Parts: sequence; C-alpha cells; structure tokens
Amino acid sequence: MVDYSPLLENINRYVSLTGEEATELTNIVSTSKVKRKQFIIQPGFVCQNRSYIVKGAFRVFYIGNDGKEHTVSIGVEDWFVTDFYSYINQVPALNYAEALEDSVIFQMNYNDIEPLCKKIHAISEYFRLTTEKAFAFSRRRVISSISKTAEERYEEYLASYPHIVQRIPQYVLASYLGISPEFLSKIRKRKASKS
Amino acid sequence: MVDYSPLLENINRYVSLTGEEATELTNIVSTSKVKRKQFIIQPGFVCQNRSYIVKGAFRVFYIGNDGKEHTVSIGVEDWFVTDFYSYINQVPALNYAEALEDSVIFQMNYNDIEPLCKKIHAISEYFRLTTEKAFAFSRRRVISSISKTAEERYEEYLASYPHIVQRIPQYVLASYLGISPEFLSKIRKRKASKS
DNA sequence: TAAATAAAATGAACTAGATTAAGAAGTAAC
DNA sequence: GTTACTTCTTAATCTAGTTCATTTTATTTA
Repeated sequence: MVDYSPLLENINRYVSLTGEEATELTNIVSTSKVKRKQFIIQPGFVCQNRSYIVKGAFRVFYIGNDGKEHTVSIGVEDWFVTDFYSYINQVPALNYAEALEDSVIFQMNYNDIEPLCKKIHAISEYFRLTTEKAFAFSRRRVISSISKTAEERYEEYLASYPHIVQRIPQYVLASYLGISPEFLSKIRKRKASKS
Repeated sequence: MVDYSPLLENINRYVSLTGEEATELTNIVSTSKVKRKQFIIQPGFVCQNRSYIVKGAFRVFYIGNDGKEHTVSIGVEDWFVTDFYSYINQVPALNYAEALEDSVIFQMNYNDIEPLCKKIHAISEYFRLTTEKAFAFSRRRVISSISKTAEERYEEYLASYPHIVQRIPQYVLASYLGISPEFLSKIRKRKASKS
C-alpha cells in the first residue's frame, strides 16, 4: 500500500479535494524507483509524465550546440520534474531529466491528467495555481539571468536554497547559474577569503 | 458597446464557453485607453489586473541595482501584460509596465477573476492551459539566456518575432536580450555587412 | 521650421567570465 | 589498498560583451 500523503498534502495547500476526488487522482499515480544517474526524460522521446519527487533529487538539463550541459531546473522532495514544453505540447523532448540521487517518484501521465482536469474542477485549479506560481518564479529567474552578475546569482541561490547546494555537485550548480565550473570555483574561493 | 471578440476568440482556442459563461466573463472586463509612455504597473503598487492587449504594444521592465532597465517581457495585440509575481501573490510589484504605443487594453481584476475561476470550470481551464504554455515558453527563454551568445539570442528573436522587432525601439530589445544597446548596434552592423 | 530631445552609431579602453591545461583530491570498483 | 574515474582547484591566456565619451540621425514639440 503506497502512501500518497506527501502529494495529497501538497495539493491540499492549494485546493480541497473530496475523498472520492483524491482517490480518482491517486488511481492514476504510479510509483517508480530511480537509481542515481538514471534518466527519466531523454531527447527524442515525448515527456509523458508530470513526476512528483517523493524522495531524492533530480535535474533537467539540455546539451547545447556548444556541446555543453545546461541545467534548466533542479528539484528535490515535494517538487515536480518535467520537460514542460515537451509535456504540454506532447512533442519530443529536448532535455534530459536525471536523478542526482537514488530517488522515488510519483508519475502521472498526460493522457490521464488532462481528462481529470476536464472532469474535476479542483484538480484543474490545483494545476492552474501551481503553474502560475512556477511561471512567476521562472520570470524571476529570467530577470536574474539578464540583470545580475554570476556572483550575485550564486549568492541568491545560496540564500534561497542552502540545503540544496549541499546536495548537488558543483558543476551542476554552475551549469544552472549559467557559468563555467572553473569560474564558480573562483567565486567560492573569493568569498571564502573574504569572511 | 464594446467588442469583446478578440478576447473571446483567444479563449475559444483553448476551451468552449457557453453564452452565459462568456457574459459572466465580459462583465468583469473593463476597457482602458493607454497613451504611449504611460505606465499601467509601477513598483510599490500591487498589480491588480491581467491586461489583454486589444491594440498597441507594452513592455514590462524593472530597474536593477545597477540602475539599468531590464525588459522582462514585450507584448503586442492578443497578448497579456502582467507583473505575474505581484499579481498572483497580491504583493507590491517590482516592475513597471509601459505602453510602447497608444494602446487599448481589456483589464480583468484579480478579485473578480479568482472567484470566476472557482465558479466556472472552463475559465479555470483556460487560465491553466495558457499559463502552462507561458511557463514552457519562459523556460525556453531561461535556456536561451544561459546557453546562447548575444548574437544567437538576437537571431532567435528576429526569427520568432520579425514583426515585433520593427515596432519596438532598439534599446528595449537590447534590454530584453540582456545586452547593452551599443553591443546590439554592433551585432546589427556585423550582420548587415555579411549579407 | 527650428529648436529640443531622444535614439542609434562608432570607436577606444576595459573587465567579467570562458577556455585551456595541468594537478589535487575525493569516490567507486575491483 | 591500488587502479580508475569523477569532481574540484588553480593559474595563464583569451574574448564576448561592457563602459564611456562623442557624433550622427530620428523624433517630438513648439
């Protein structure tokens, strides 16, 4: 018997589901264990799922024309991992999603979720509200990346997600901040010597 | 008598509203004329509205610690203008939204929209689907800004929005792409001499 | 139509951050 | 515990893009 409470509590922060609605939702959830370094999304394949992280950590990244990895998002417990563009348009993904640790996820398929959103108003509202939040957040990141220096972005991330910084390799953080690992190393050294 | 058809057609691309639902929606819409250079959002004030552009062009920008303007979004007819973070959290905005031309907008207030989303399932779905799309788009922009050169981002914008490039001042585009106006000028010169 | 203002172009000097290459340190695998 | 593999650090060199200062060209306003 799977314990869906982390997901249901997340949902409950935005809307209230009846018992029956909650059951309809958990009926479409499937649980997966994912080993470190394993991919759950790969370029060329359509991203079929919204994946809720029960335990572990993931990153979404893509490989640019320059042949380098660029990390689009990093997620830990109680976050979702998706290649959103691929998911909503149901077209092949451009990104990888990789487990950074041995992880457990709840997966919900596009073909199950969409009808459920049409059917159950509260679930539609849940995804509306959470996506609005994610969108507002994403805009902030755009602002950061066009208006702040590498060091400022690093400070900002450190202040916002101190617990995540501990968990992820430095080259992942660098590729998330949009800088080279060497330069992040330099920033860290600079900071360390200051304090 | 105001003609709401542009907005209703936009909605119709995502969901279908009954006549009554459409009326409930248009009942909360108010129309405004906005002169060029006029602000509809300003830092310190809560962004109360989702504004649909009937005619004209807008940009959302903010002034960084460096004292420079950074353009967060540019919109023309059939787009929405909002400081999303301010709007969904109902906290004071950090951004300006400025009319780039004499414009006409449909404004819908947060305090009217939220109850309507709770009440009318199709309207909730409309905002869910459009925000999902906006979010996917925003993520792509993040990828661009962390992984592409200034010139590549310029080319990309030019290819995607050739009609908008004609309409907006160059310094606005530069601040959207995250580069200095001088450098954009240089890129353009470089391109012109090539072809 | 002139005068005033805003926007764009040009070029020289500068800097944040990339690149390259080599070594050090940590982790995993046998 | 030794070999191999991955991650992190350091330093020298290089470049995309900034800054600053000046001139040219558009656009407003009167």
